[in-house]
Amino acid sequence: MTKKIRGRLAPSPTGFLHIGNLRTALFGYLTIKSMGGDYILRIEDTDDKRFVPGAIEKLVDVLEWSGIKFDESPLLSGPYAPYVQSERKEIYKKHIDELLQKDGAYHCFCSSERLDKMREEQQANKKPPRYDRQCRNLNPEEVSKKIASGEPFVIRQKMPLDGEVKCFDELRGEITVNAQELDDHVLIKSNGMPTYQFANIVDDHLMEITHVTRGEEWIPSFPKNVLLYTAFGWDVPKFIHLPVVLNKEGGGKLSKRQGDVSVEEFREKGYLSDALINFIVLLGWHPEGDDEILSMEELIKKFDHKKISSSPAVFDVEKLNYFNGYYIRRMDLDKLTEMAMPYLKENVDKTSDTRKKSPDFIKQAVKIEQERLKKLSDIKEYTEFLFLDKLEYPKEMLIWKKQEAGDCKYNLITIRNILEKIASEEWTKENIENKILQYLNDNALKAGDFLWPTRVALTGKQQSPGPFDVAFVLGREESLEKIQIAIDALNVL
RNA sequence: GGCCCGUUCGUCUAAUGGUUAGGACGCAAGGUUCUCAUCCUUGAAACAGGGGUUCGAUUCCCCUACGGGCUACCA
Repeated sequence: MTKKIRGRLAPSPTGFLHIGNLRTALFGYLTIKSMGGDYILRIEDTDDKRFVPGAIEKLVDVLEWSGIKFDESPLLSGPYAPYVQSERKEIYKKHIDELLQKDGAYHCFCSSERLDKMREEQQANKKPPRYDRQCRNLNPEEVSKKIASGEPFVIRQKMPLDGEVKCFDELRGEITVNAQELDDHVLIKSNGMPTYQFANIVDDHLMEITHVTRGEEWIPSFPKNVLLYTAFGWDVPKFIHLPVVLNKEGGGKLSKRQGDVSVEEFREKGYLSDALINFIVLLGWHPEGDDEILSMEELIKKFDHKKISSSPAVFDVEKLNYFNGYYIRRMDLDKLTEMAMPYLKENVDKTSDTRKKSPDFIKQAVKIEQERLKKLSDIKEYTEFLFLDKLEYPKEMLIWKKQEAGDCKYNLITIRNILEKIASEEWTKENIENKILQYLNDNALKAGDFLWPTRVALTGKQQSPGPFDVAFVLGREESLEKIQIAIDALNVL
C-alpha cells in the first residue's frame, strides 16, 4: 500500500495573507490535489509576538474565497489534532528529550549578551557569524547542575563537524553543503517553545506530510532540517522549494511598500478569485499548450509540481487586470450584478428616481458596462452618470471634431425627432439603433456628427458605452429630456 | 564578508544539442456603426557575457556579471 499523499500550509498567524503567501498556498494545494492527496492547515505560532487574534478565521476565510480548501485545520480538526503549535508543547518536549538522548542536540547556557558580542567579533574578523559551540561539550553533571539551579538555557541541534551534507529538492535537484557551514541552531528557546526549525520538522513527520512545499528562503536551513529527520531516524519527505515573488519596481521580495500585496485588498477591489488564482498560478508554472485560461478544477487536473519554475517571478498587475476583465466579461449577468451591488450602492442611494433603484435597471446598468470593467470597483465610476439627476459637462463637449455648433444642434434635433417617433413599448436598443442608423444611411450622413453629440448629451462623458445602449437603459422620457437639455445648451452658446 | 539559489522578448513563460526561438499580458498600426471598451488582423520585442565540450550550442560544463535569499532564542 502506498502512503497517502499529504501536504500542508504552515503560516504564522499574523492575520495577513499576501500574494506571495497565496501563491505558496496555491502551489502546495495544487501539488497535493493533483496527486489526490489531503491538504491541511497548521498554524505555526511558536513566536507569540506574531500572534493576532482572529487571524486563523481570517486566514481560512480568504483562502476559502480563493478556492483553497483544507481537509484538516484548526477549525475543522482531524486525526492529527491539535493543528496549532502552541497547543503541542508536550509533543515537542517529548521529542526534544528523545533527541537529547540520541545525542542530536545539547543544552546551551550562553547569554544573549555573550552571543551578541561573539557575533560582533566574528564579523569584525570577517568570519561568518556562527555559534562557537562553547556548550557543546559540557559534561552531563555540569548540565544537570545548571538546569537544577534554574539557569536559563536553549537547546541546540548538534551538526556534524565535517563532511558533506546532501539534500534533494524536487525542483533544483541535489544541493550539497559543507557541514562546516552549518550552525548549531536553536531548537528550543529559553521560554520552552520550539523554533520553526524544530516544531515544523516534528509536526511534518507526525502529521505524515509527504510533500513539503515552502518558500525558497528556507533552502539555507534545508540541510539542517534533513539532518534532524535523520537524527530521529525518520524518512525525509519530498521537498519543493518555491521561488519567491518579486516586486515590479526595484526587485526584492514582494512587499507592502510597493502597492497592494494583500489578498484581502484585491478581494475588496473586486478582483475575482478565479482570475486571481489563474494569474498567480502562471507565476512560475505553465500548462502544456498555449491555453492559459484555467479554472481551479482544470488546474488540479493539469498541475505538475515538477514543472514549477525555479526562478523568481515578478508580479505585474497589468496581466492580472487582463485576466480579471476577461473573467468579468464571461460572467453571468445576474451573478455579476449581484457581486457588483456593493460597489454600486452609493450610486443607487444617490438618485431620487425610484425606477433607478429597481433590480432591473441596475442589471441593465451593469450590462452595458460589463465589457469595460477591469475590476468590480470600476462599476461605481462607470455607471455614476446613469444615476445622476442632472449631468454636468461643458457644452463644447457636445461638438464632434470640427463640427459647427449650429450643425451639432440641428443634428441633435434630428435625433430627438427620430426618437420621439418611437413609442415607449417599442423602446428597445435594437429599435433605437435601427431607426437612427437607417436615417443616417438613407441620407448619407456621417455617423460621428450625430452619434457623438447624442452620446455626450446622454452621458456627459468623453468615454462611455454607445448612445443606443445608454438611451435604452435611461428610457424614452429621460433620453428625450437629456437631448433637449443639450439642444437648449447649444442655443445659448 | 561567507554560504546558497537563480538568469529566454518590458513582464509571465514554452520549446530544443541542429527551429524563421512559440504563446500570453503590455505596446504600436489597421479594421468593426461616434468615444472608450470588446472583438479580429498585423507588427516591433528575448536566449546576460566569456571560455570550454561538440560537426553543431540558447540547451551540457566552468568562470564572470547581475538579481535574489539566508547568515536570530522570527517564521
